[in-house]
Amino acid sequence: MVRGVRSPGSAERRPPTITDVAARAGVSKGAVSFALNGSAGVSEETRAKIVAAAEEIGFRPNRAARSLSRARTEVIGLVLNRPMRTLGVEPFFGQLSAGISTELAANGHSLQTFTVHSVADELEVYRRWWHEQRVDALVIMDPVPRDRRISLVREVGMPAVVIGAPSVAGRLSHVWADDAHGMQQCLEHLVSLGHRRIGHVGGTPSYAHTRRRTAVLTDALDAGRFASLATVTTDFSDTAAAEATRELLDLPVGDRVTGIIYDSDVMALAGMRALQEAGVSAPEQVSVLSFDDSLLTRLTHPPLTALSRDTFDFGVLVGRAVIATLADPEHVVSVEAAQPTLVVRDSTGPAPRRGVARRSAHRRSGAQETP
Amino acid sequence: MVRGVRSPGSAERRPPTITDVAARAGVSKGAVSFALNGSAGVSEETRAKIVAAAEEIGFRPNRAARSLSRARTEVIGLVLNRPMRTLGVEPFFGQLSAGISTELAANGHSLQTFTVHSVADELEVYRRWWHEQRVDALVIMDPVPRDRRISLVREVGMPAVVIGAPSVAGRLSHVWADDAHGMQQCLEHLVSLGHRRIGHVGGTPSYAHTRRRTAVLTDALDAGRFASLATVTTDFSDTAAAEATRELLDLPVGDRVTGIIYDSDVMALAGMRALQEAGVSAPEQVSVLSFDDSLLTRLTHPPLTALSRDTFDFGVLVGRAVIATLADPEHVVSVEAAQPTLVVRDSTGPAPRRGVARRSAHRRSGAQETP
DNA sequence: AAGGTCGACTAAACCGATATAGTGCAGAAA
DNA sequence: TTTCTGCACTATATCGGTTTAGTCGACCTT
Repeated sequence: MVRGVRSPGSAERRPPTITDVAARAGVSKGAVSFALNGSAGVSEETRAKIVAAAEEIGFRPNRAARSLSRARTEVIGLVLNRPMRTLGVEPFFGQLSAGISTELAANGHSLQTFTVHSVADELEVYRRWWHEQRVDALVIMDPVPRDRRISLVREVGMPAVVIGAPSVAGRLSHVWADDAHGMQQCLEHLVSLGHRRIGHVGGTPSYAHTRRRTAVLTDALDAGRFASLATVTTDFSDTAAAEATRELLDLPVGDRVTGIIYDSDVMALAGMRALQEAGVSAPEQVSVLSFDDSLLTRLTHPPLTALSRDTFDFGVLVGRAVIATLADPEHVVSVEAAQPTLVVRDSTGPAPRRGVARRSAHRRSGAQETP
Repeated sequence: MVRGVRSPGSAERRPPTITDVAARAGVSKGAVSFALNGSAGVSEETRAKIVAAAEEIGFRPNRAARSLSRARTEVIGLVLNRPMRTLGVEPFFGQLSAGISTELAANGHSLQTFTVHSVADELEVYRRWWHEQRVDALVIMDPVPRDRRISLVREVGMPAVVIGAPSVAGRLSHVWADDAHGMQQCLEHLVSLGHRRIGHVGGTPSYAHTRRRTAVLTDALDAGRFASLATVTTDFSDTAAAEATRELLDLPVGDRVTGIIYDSDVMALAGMRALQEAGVSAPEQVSVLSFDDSLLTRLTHPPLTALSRDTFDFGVLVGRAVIATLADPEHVVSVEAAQPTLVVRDSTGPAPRRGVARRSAHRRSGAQETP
């Protein structure tokens, strides 16, 4: 018996299919497909009719069906290989992936991310994704020389974009920032403030970009731009950075550094804390400089001088490179991001006249010295 | 002309399909499907033969094809609605999503995330994902009372898991942490140290968990557990937190707080910096407590006392709830996570004898007072 | 008027899986 | 011996799209 109440089951249980649209518009499935994809084969009149019908019932093509027949998923994969502990603290990654997926979304694609803790796992994920045809392309981060991931990708013919310099991209499309130039700026800043003994807390030594950064410093040292260099590499973790900082503070007096460059913001933060605990003040006794900028660098006291690059924008460039590579897999896209700029805040200042005495009580704030 | 060199095109161009496996094992497609999915219909002998053939050619079922015929994608969606600026700095989200996707991966599912900047966008993403059948289920964060997302999800009948208390989950499956209990601990800690005037820098006021936390404090105030409470709500941003901190410092002397509870670690960091800039030292003049623990709380000086919950594990619970909900959509799963524990570090200490003078020069470090 | 071309559309094949209906064949029951 | 039951397997329909091969009528040509 029909009642005067609204049907309780009025909710749309199953999303409408192309067949529903076809029925509603009184045409065939094929016509709907042509109309909605802008292909030839339907008159403008019926196209409008079909579009209207589709909108009325809220039709959206089923991804699986579309992927199956088109043999592309419009999904791009990105694997993050990071130690568990640091996970999610690196602002870099959040910004980057937001930038990538924003650009991809604008082109009807989406980003699939996955976190692993070893290279072997990462390779396995790549293989699985490829065999399952889960992604159309990959974004490869932190390349190393003779990277196994790059070999794999080339072997199976997967489209990919490498975040790294041309030299390590292995003839794959790539997007990179000129780390050398950035490091130059950091160095110039310290040198112009009179610093002659410089410390560098680097990242993972195998990473190509870590090597590039270090090379800039050693080259400048060789060229006599400053007196001494102490480089310590780490695994990008906070604990390693703190330990590295303590090592730098423990150097013999003659080599004691007056300025430290950290390869990431998290490491710079950890370093700042290690300095404070050792009773060393920044920038009075040691100047601190971060190679990455983010909210974090503004949350310390004093706020950190940092090399600022728009990571979100960088992600957008990566997304764009992916789209271009998919459009023409033969063409190797090479994009260099805008030069980073050094944002001078309060953690860097003039070099103190003498070396820093560890755990010293006497502050010599604002000491001036001509370079 | 055939040369004696290895074929350059030896790379596997297209992943093998079920048909390839069938051909290799000398059986039909159906038999392969049965064998590989553990269904009845093949003898153990042929099953072994088929499994061997599949492994030999490295067969993995095409996701799109499987999704289409099974009408499930084995993908779970999670939309993050955060302001651009904070993006990627909240360690909470990275840990959470890693936990979720780890648990999902163990069950053959994967997590798809997307970042938006408004509720409207978030709803639109949900609608699109559902209509495109891109995800099997959703994870909904930061519920508010009468949440539009929850209405939508129930309306179209999408399986979902809410991260939030039963009261706001709207009869959907949910995983929650007892914020009330955590806040109790924070409060007890401060009260036991002799603090009588307490400040609270809360998160987004519309969020249900923000309300719960605040309610605990007002209830305790009404019960006479301490003398005065100053609550400021924010949008979880660092700038809002800094501003809120300054407001608390500007209170008239009689109401001036001696302990501040921050609803997130990023806010606590921003607050610490605001205190330092105002010349207020922690914990001597003001004790600082963070409701979230992460690497960040250990990167400040002094390290922050914080309410520690294993966010990765929390994510695992969420993943498990999703799997359970998919297995039986009728059954509402309700999971309460383990109680958080208060990790006492150096940012909290005994309450000073008198109110804090703003920008005061005289430090009264280590002042003792009996509660 | 017969044949040819073109536009607009339909019918049907196809993508690669899963799931159901059907087919032999062996052994058990009548 | 005949019929029935069950097992192991094959053939085929199906998911919801895209795409190719046809179909049909209108208009053009000569």
